[in-house]
Amino acid sequence: MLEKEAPHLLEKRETKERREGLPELNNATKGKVVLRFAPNPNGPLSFGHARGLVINSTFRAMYDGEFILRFDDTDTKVKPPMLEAYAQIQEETEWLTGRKPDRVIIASDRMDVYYQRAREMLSQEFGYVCQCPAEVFKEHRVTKTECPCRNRSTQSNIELWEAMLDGQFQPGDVVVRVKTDMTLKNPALRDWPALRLQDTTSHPHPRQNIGSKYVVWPLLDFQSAVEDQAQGVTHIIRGKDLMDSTRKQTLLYQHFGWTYPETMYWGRVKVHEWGGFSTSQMRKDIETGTYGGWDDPRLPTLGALRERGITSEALRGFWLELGITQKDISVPLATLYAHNTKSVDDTAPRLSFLRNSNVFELQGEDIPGNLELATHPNHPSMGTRTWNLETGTILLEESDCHQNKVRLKEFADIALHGGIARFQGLQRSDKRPIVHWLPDGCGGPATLIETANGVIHRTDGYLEHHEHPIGTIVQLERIGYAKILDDKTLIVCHEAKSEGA
RNA sequence: GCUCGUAUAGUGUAGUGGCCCAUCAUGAAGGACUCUCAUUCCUUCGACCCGGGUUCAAAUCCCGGUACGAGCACCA
Repeated sequence: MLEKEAPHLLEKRETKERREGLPELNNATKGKVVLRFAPNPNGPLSFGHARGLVINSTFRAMYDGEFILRFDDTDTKVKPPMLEAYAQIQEETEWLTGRKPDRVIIASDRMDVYYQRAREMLSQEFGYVCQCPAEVFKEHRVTKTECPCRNRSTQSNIELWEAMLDGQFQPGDVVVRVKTDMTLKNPALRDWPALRLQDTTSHPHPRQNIGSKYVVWPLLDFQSAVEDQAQGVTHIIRGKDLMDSTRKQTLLYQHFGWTYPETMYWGRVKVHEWGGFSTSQMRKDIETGTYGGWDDPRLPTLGALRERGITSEALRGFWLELGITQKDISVPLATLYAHNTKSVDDTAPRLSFLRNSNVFELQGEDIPGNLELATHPNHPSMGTRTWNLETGTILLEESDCHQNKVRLKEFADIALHGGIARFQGLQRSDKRPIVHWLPDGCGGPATLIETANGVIHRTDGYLEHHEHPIGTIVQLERIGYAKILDDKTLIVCHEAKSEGA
């Protein structure tokens, strides 16, 4: 009896173990999973985009599948694409996921595919050209009534379609709709628009070979649905704001006789310290000079985070930990910083940096000529740095100079009097505070950049000499992690905790 | 208004009827280690939205309420 139950209990016990990482995908076969992430290249990637990249690319790895990066650049007016973003997004994707996407698709290169499907839709009578003004159709949608255009003949639909392509209409005059059902419970799904006109003469597409070539453009729901089918996408994981997109697209798939991919959604994420940022708004603020550029450290772009020393590993850990719940959440940056500390501490060389340094003359007997310090306290293999004491003068941070007795870290006890630092022996003799310091001549002027509450602060100071290459993330002792931007500038990785937040 | 979705510690997250007086992380507080206010380690704090129902048994299923979010664009 007990033996009978034992295996059962054991099995159950295992399922209760805390799940590590992402959950399983429904209907997924190893080697046959195709995922995609489809940003609009109207600017470089931001923090939020990282979620789509991390989640989708991690599933790709889990199932040994394929990952597609797709540029949904089908709006030239409301969210005009930015030419430089195409290359930048690809580069950032590779940085973040550690791998090139298996395929890169640009929607504006695929217009013939969308046109072909639109034509099929019209000739197979599950789409129609609608000439109702937006306001009028809205009325139909609300009252669940069909608009007169809905019963147009196939012949007439095709003719109007040709006229659209031919430029015989103005944007706003005409649109191609998917025939669903005007009595559908969900108003969002009622005869939704699939393609519309754009004035690409006054708003040309920034890609040279596209420019003003097309006036008829697919809308997201149509373009995305058709492209997912064309690429054989098996699983779509995206924000839950696109849940109705799934429903719209499923209706389209039914018309075409296709099977819609498996879908999963994540909720909205807000970061306490950032509020709402939109790519369009950032673009404006950069143009007006509010921000210095896309990698301005105050901005939540991937470029900015990377620039100030947030590693791709930390970003991955952060998003994987949030997973794919549909809950709307608000997270503090401290969570991201905790991941970053983990990813960075083990390899960050230690350096001394003095903000507002004061000079003291070091006096006393038996003072050694130089000093050897570990580059990293836990890793002797990272080598040592040597400080020469022969100038006889040392520097301390101003804020550490108000005490009479301090211990110079890794060196000696001293007593401070006026401009004199009296050497009191190498041994630590009491519990006096330990401060970081530098011998004069062992460093040079440098600036530390830090952002706090949306303001950039620059602190001039005295930085220990080093030979770490630009881009190295170091730890400034007693200050925090910082990234080397050039030979005289560093930027703080994790902004200080803001009080009262 | 209509439609859809979500509700577990301060913040995130695990948990799909008994292993749960609930997991892990982060945070806060305390401590150990350390010649950094770093790292590492230990301890403590702290939660199943509310009300009904089903059941021997509910965080887990059902109904209602409440709260929050999203969609209803010729944006993505």
